[in-house]
Amino acid sequence: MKQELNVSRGIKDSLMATLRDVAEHAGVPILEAYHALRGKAMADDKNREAVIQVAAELGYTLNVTIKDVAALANVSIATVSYVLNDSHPVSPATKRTVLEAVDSLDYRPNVTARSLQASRSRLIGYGWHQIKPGQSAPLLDRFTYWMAQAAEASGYHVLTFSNPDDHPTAMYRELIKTNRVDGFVLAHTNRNDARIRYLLDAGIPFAAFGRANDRWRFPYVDIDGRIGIDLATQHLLEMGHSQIAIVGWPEGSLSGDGRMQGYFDALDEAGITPPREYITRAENTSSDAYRAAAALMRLPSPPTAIICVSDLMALGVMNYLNQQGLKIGEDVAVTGFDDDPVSDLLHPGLTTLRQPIDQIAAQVIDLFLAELDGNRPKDYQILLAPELIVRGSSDPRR
Amino acid sequence: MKQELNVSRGIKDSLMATLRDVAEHAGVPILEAYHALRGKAMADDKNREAVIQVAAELGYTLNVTIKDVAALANVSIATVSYVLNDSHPVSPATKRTVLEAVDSLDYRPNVTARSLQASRSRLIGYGWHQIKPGQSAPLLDRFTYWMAQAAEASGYHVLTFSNPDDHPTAMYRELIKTNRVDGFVLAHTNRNDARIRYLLDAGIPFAAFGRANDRWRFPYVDIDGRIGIDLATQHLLEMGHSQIAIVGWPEGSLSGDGRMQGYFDALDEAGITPPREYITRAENTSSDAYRAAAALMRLPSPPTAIICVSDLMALGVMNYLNQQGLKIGEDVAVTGFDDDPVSDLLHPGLTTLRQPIDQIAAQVIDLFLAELDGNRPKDYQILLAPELIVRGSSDPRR
DNA sequence: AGGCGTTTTCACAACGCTTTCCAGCCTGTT
DNA sequence: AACAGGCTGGAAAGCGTTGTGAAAACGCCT
Repeated sequence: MKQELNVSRGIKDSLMATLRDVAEHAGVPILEAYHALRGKAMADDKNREAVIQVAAELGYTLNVTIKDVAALANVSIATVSYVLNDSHPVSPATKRTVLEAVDSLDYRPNVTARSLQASRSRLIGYGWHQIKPGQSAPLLDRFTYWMAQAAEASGYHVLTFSNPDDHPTAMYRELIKTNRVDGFVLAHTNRNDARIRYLLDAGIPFAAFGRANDRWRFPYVDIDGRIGIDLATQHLLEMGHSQIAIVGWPEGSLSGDGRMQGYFDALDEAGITPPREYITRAENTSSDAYRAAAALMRLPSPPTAIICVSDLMALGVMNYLNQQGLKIGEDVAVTGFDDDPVSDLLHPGLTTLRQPIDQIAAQVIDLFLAELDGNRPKDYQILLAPELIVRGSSDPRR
Repeated sequence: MKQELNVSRGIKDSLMATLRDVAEHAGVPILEAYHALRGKAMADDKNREAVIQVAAELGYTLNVTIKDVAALANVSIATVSYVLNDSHPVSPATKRTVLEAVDSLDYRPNVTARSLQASRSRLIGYGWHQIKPGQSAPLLDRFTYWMAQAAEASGYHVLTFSNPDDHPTAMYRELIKTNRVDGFVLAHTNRNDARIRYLLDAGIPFAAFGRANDRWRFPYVDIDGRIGIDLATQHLLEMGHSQIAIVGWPEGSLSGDGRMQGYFDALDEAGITPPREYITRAENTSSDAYRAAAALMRLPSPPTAIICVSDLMALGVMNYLNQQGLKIGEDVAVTGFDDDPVSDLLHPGLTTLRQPIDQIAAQVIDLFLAELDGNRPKDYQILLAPELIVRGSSDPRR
């Protein structure tokens, strides 16, 4: 079968079918069609154009290459490349001819070939952090979406991979060594993040959504939790509360400590010193926060407002208050952090701090691309302020 | 500066630094080091090995290529390729030598070069569907995570891109034409999905999570909503309910109609004919479902159980019941669909149907890879049964 | 030692692009 | 008329693989 065409060696089957079709329509031998489409030397150059036209009309994209464009425009492939990349002066006339050929063939450069030649894949790796079934991380999920969008604006794409908690750097190593990606975006970082240590050591370009320890200098964008909780606390003060408690995270996490600080700052500013019992800490789960709320409300002088450092915890607190028959927003105010989508669906809605996740993603990508080019801007560690979203849980009028 | 090395043309700056370092440590001229590392002809072959060793010890990965491996193992690059791909017989002795060289250099093939040669990128495109700020789609987000994981098991990776609602096929076209991806995985399909029409027309390989209309034959995995709601209804019957209402979606959507059918099937089986007023329809939002619940509960003979075809709607229904001071799970039972992460955090927890999203993702990837290879299995349209998760909203004992 | 069939290995083209270097060509100047 | 110098375009090398066709090595028999 294949022997009917002595160039068939190396030609893929799908191509053969196409070829047969085009050759028939153009009224030339298959071999002629192949040569025409592939830009090889031909007896009659008129046939070439005819074949190419026919193929285009039939909608056979057939892996149009730079060669085909060159042949149709009657220039060398170098010239086509010059025009496409604006990398070398080309006369206006030639440029027009080339552009027309590109257009009529609907040519698109093969990114793989480009990558090989440039040793740049224009791919950014992003490792999903492991999530237990039943859990979710809506914020990070939205982050990846916006990141993809921002990357595309600069001609990059995001390659996602799953990143096991054990051996957290393996995939990063592999993706770089095989030239799959040009670098990485990290999220969900921690103070002594093994990935950051590795990337820093190996000199691999990356940017992060989130901070680590102060010794490591790398580009990141993060939310200023201090300002966030400060805003929430001020808001509660303005609503007339003076007995304000907080449910924070265990001491030692960067963002956790920052958020707590905002609480102290705001109260300090208002000249209030909260009783020691109002300052509670719990793991970042709904049920732990539930227990923290129970402890708070059993105090001789219970708070009239409870600040939580995450929406998840606020949910636990609200569950407890509901259970006790207390009216959220009237008897006790509650605030969260993150603007989890569910915050707006609850009843009453949860007052919270919205992370401008689209901006965060865009800035992380910007930082990453700068890093890739080797020119780190002066401000490569960015803190963004969250936005206070007031809902019924702290303001009964809403 | 650069002139100190007359091969410097075309050598990247970062490489130069490395080179200088290695040459110094190995005690050879820079040019010598370069030739050694790049596998070019050299005066003294002993130097070559020494240089390579030194470079490896210093941790300079320096883009180790198949050439370097060949040089170290003293075989041709073809032989190395044979060993690595097991694509051609190689004597055990040579194989060992090659493998040792690969090991000592910690060589990994360049995927870009492989892609170019094979015209296969081993990348699967996945378009994020546009999401309005404040909304979320936790199920699809989890889907992408599991999909990435499944793809990796077969040596593929997932490239995510943002897919605007206007001109929904543009990015698909672009990614295929530029050879970025080998095909696509779709999710969030609809009956007359423009993307599916395009991909089918263009003959581009893909597999979907979700169905379209019956005329189109393409590989997909979907949840059997009929069985799901059937299960939920049976569960409510077992709990002693006989006045069971449903809040469905507007007529016309494939999955919506299927889910409704499960309700009728189960009641039919039990010999119950629900009153016409118990069958309500609303858009898939919390607030629309809230109104539907209000209408139901104002009936002369209100239901004692309300089935919702999504968790989002169940949340709206629960909000209404809460508001009215009705005890969820005791006065009125509620069920949802999807097992949104929040279902387990509510109070009481929401009885719902869990989509085995990890399995769905794995099967979609399997279907896609089969499609790529051109061998579609007999069962290329798969319906998976969801799992009933019983919580307090339908069973007060929980 | 020569011949022959069977492994095993190698040189080289090809994949599609970018980029360097160089050769014409055209002006304008001497 | 000769020639310097600026423009424009082309030939070819190279990016790191894989696969083909052919040569080399090997073993066995006469």
